[in-house]
Amino acid sequence: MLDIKFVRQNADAVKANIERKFQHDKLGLVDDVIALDEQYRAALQQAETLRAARNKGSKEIGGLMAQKKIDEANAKKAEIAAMGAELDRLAALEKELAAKVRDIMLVLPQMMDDSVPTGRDDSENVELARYGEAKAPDFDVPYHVDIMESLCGVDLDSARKTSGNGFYYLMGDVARLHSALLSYARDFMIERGFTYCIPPYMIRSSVVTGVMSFAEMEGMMYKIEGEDLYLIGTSEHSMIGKFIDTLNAKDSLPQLLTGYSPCFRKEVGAHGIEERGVYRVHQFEKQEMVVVCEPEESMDWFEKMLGYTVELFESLEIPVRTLECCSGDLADLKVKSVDIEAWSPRQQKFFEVGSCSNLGDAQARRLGIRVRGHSEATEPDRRSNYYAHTLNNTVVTPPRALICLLENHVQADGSVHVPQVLRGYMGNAESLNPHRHATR
RNA sequence: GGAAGCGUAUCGAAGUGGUCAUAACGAGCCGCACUCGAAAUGCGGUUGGGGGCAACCCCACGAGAGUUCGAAUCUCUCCGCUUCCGCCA
Repeated sequence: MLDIKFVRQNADAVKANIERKFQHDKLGLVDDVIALDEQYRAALQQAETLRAARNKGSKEIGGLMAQKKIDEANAKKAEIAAMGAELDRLAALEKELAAKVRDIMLVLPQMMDDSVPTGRDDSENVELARYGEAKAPDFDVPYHVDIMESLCGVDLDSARKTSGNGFYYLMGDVARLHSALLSYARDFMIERGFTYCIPPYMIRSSVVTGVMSFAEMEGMMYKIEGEDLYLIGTSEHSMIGKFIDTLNAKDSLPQLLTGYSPCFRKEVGAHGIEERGVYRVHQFEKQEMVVVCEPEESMDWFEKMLGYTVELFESLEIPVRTLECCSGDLADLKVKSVDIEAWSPRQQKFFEVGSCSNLGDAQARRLGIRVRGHSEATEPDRRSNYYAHTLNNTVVTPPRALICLLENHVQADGSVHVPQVLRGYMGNAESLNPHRHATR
């Protein structure tokens, strides 16, 4: 969400930004919103003038009543009451215009960073770098569900029975590996100065609509029947929700949080074989990072956060690449975004395991996340409080993260190599071996 | 879940229909004075949002709606907190 004042003063830049995102149908909205805003301010001024007159008159009535000048007071009352209709009309107009302006402002995309490459859709995203050696072994890498089954580590049949498609039972070593991954990721982030946070797994609709549109909410979020509560689709929602309508002290920034939570998503629609198994599921778990910082620091944090994820995957001995979202694929609220993709030796391609985003002040403006700004000396142009910048990035999301872990570490004999960093969480096991015993 | 009470600035708290919300009073914080320095003391400052070239004006007393010329104050709904009871890890 942009600042209406910014739009007013930089209409051309706002339009150019929209064009670069190939959202030509929104171009007209810029002039529309500027015109509506002008009408709004005109109505506002009229209404305020009338309110000022009413307030003044009402005070006089108080004075007259105190002096027992009842007749004069009654005359004044009638005079003010007569304004009522016009005031109601202006108040309604003011409200209507403000809503119209806001509706458009919610749709106008955030100003992208200059570094965002221009492109229509995800096919034009730009690979930035590769880490690790993306190679295909000289044996056929099995489907991830098969690897898990060979370890007696997954039971999808029972899950379909109890909960339906998109759910899973993880068992034994695979379940432990799942927890190990999360525990390792948690400690990895704590070591880098982040505060571990377990947020609420259900949030109110007012919080949800703060971070996504109503349509998106309906398509993604599970609602608790009879309550104004939704199961979170990502801990980002409840973690950033922590800061809604806050005025933060400068010295409280940056806020560095690493959150753990289960995530629940409807994921409507059919998907291909590679999206089945435990790839696209209704319930998964995620270690997330969220940063709230000073505006001038957000790009530095963006680079750092991206670096952390790359470092994490490198330590897990999983080849990854970073893929920059081009202008047309970049979500409207984002200033810049880079996906982290892990190598799938089975598919011989990379697939998304995380996404690092700088939302600039867009989310902060929408949610009212501000910084108390008193340092006029050092920041002369910043005379009042201002919006913070917010960022978020995935650390890991098992069970999807298990797919790349298993595919990259499965050996020709079917055993699975356990990366050094996870062994402490796996009873010091160096590898997991296929075995047969009843799982039920 | 039942009953009662409460929600006002950074914190505590007064205000129960007007002429005290730049909100009494107390504390904190910032500045100045006194001091070799500090403490103590004294003086001054210290909510947020919006409109306007400006003067200045509007809005906000948990949120929303209502009554009224006028609402922190009265009514209703919702949210939160506290205490007691019940229930349950």
